[in-house]
Amino acid sequence: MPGYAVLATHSTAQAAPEQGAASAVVQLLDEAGAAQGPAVVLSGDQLAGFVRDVEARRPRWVWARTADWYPGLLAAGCTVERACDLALSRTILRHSTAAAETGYTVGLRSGEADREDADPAALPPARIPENQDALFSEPRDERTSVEAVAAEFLEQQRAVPATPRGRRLQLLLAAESAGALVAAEMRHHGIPWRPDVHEALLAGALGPRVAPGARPARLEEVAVELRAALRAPGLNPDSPQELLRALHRVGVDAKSTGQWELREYSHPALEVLQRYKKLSRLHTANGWAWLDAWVHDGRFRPEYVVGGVVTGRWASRGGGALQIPHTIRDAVRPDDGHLLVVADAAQLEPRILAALGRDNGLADAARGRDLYQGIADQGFGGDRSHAKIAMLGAMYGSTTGEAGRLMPQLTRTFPQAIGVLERAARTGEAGGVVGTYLGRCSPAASERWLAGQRATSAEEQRRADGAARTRGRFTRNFVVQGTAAEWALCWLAEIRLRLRAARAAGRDDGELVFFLHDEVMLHVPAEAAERVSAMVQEAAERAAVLMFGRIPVQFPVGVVVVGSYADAK
DNA sequence: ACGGGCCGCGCG
DNA sequence: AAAGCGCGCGGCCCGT
Repeated sequence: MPGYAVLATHSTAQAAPEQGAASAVVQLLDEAGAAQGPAVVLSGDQLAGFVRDVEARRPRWVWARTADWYPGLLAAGCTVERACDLALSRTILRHSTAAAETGYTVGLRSGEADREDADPAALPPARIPENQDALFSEPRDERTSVEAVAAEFLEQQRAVPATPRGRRLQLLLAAESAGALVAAEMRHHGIPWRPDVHEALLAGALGPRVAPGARPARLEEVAVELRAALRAPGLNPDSPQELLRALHRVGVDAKSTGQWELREYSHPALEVLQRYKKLSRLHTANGWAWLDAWVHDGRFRPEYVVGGVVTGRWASRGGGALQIPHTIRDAVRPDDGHLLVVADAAQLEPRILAALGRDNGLADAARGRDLYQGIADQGFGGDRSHAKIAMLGAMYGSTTGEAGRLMPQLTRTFPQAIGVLERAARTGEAGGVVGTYLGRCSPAASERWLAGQRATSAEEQRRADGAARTRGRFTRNFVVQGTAAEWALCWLAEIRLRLRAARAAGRDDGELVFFLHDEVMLHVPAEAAERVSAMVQEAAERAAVLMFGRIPVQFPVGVVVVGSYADAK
């Protein structure tokens, strides 16, 4: 019974099956990390079949990058239950203060390792190719051999101490790797997208389709209207500079053409400009060109970048997957006989803050579905909008305006929770590192930043103080955003486990197809929708217990079953 | 002609 | 109501 199955491109101990052929090597390890038999050398077309056979024994797969191996396996119809992504784990461990005493991070954490020009010899297996094609054409670098991958895995295991902090870090590593599997699977399945609905929507707003580079009829009409309203016949409305000059000429003395600033001014042209910008945005960001580039065979398959944000949130590459505007969400439609289950965590970050601060008052406020009303009832005389401004301002580090004025009131009402934020801010301002609940750490202050803090002149001091406050706002937000991202990873992993369990029991409960920070979408057979809705709720409860144990903070999830993503909110 | 930086706006 | 956090992307702008 193998504990682990290590997958790599080659072995330093064995020759490839034939020169130049795509190949892979699998080495089974027992629970203690000892090799079980010799490594198995496979040609590319043997790989998926072999993985499927080994998967029946439920090992934990260990590979350099999930994104290098799993898409190919999925394409061959093969899924795995559990895997360890060494690159993602390495990034977390390298910055972790919990792993700092164990040796794994020695010589890696003092800012050196983060620089591109750092000595590569000082790093663990580096230069892992971006994708499988590159892998097979790479020279057989011994740092990507199955022996090296196994060695790094064991080294990473040893880097996690057997302490409460270490166990949380272990959970983070597991959740991050599970996330990598989910990301590959979501891309494989794709978001169901109806090009006909999208095109109808574009035609309705912009007019008939035009060639790339041309301005659609409706957009050109608004441009003509705008030029008239600004009395600027030659105006290119896409040029912020020309626009600003034209605005100045009609008495709008704004410093930029951003909508938040123009809101302060009153002029008949501003409404026209607003309409132009909305239409232009639709055309350039999510118009016909976008549809051609990103939607194929009725699916939008964005690439998710797990851990792409320092806080642990995902990023995406291609198609702006995490910015699908509400205006085009109607094009997201389930296949025949299917429905979309869309779930989002209600006011996740303040609830996370309540958990971080073990703040019973805030936990009480979070009891109901509407946390901000709860806060309002406890400390703001029932004024929900004040409560929301104050809480968001506290988490983002707002000091001015209404949010600033409301802060003392918030601090008096929830001293434990606000204390967490203030401590994180002070640490960041002083150049220190903060960590999430599970132990993802913020980046260390750069040499450049530290040098800036050693100010001499008054002007330099002013800039240094500004830089310190900026960093403080980042670390303040990091603990909340990062811990929320951890909760979301656990939620995803729990959902995935339940979908696999259903499948193993002979049920089709559908697939995860989209994830957006605190929101998930599943594409499910219609008859499964109610069952899956309940499952997603249960997974959320389980995620909270997994992370925080039994605490009095609730993490309610809003779930809707819809026939169009536009109906989800 | 190319590309890095900035602006502006979409999402949470 | 305020403009405080984290991103990606398309277009413009300007240096090379």
